[in-house]
Amino acid sequence: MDREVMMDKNREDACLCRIIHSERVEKARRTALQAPEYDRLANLFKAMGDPTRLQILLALSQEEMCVCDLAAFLNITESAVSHQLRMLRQLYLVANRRDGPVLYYRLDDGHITRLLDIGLEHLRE
Amino acid sequence: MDREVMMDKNREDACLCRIIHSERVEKARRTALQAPEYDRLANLFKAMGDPTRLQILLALSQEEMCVCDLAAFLNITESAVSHQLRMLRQLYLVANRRDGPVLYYRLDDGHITRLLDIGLEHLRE
DNA sequence: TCCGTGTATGAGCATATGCTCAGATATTAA
DNA sequence: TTAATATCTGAGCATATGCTCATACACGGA
Repeated sequence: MDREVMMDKNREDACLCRIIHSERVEKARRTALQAPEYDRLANLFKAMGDPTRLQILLALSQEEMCVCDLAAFLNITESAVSHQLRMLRQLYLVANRRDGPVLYYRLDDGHITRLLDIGLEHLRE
Repeated sequence: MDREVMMDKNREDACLCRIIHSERVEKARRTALQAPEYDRLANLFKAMGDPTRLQILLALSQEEMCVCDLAAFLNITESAVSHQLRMLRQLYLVANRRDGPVLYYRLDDGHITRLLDIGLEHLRE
């Protein structure tokens, strides 16, 4: 067992817990992202972490659709769909185009499709 | 505007909302997954949709770490880390190996790293 | 300009989530 | 077996989330 128990002396706000491998903790800290990046990445995955939104995204990966079509497909109110679409739009998961009063939604870019594919691959491993 | 308003006659539990493109709704239904698959996929992305868990996953993408190292890195209690690790383990995002009393955690497979990479790529597009 | 259709938005409620605390379990050494 | 270390687990609390309802906005036709 190659452990080496020691308290963390390298930070002013020494944490309350034990550290076994301080070099690993240091390495993790060096390669860590900025806090806002974790938040933005979390928001992206969180947006994909809901069955309703996944149904929307997978439906849009086939073909662009409008709000009321999605509502019919999902069997929930158009309001609920609209709320979800706003979230997906703000996080750049979907985009839309207007044709008269109708807004057609589509996936924003190829990253989303790839994330969905890899996710499904992982489930079926 | 190529719309064709009609109520959905093809389902017994006719939904309350309008349908503009019934053929798109039908296509979405045909290509839809089973409900449990949406749930499992949602659980996967939901697990990645939290800053704390992302920090854990990105740290583990560098090197395997034990609970107390992760707690020191994250500056939260070992209990909180353990709770999160249990969730990540149950969803096959991480795996562990035991060396005496110490459990070393690592990413379960390459899918997770790919998801993280593509997610970061999307943010920086 | 007024109306109808399609969509967006804010408030509010029921449920889910992430953390901490207290205590239990597992492994090793004496 | 006893003690120490490392980790796990359940309960409970504060906050976040997803939905519905009511209402407002945007566009096109009469």
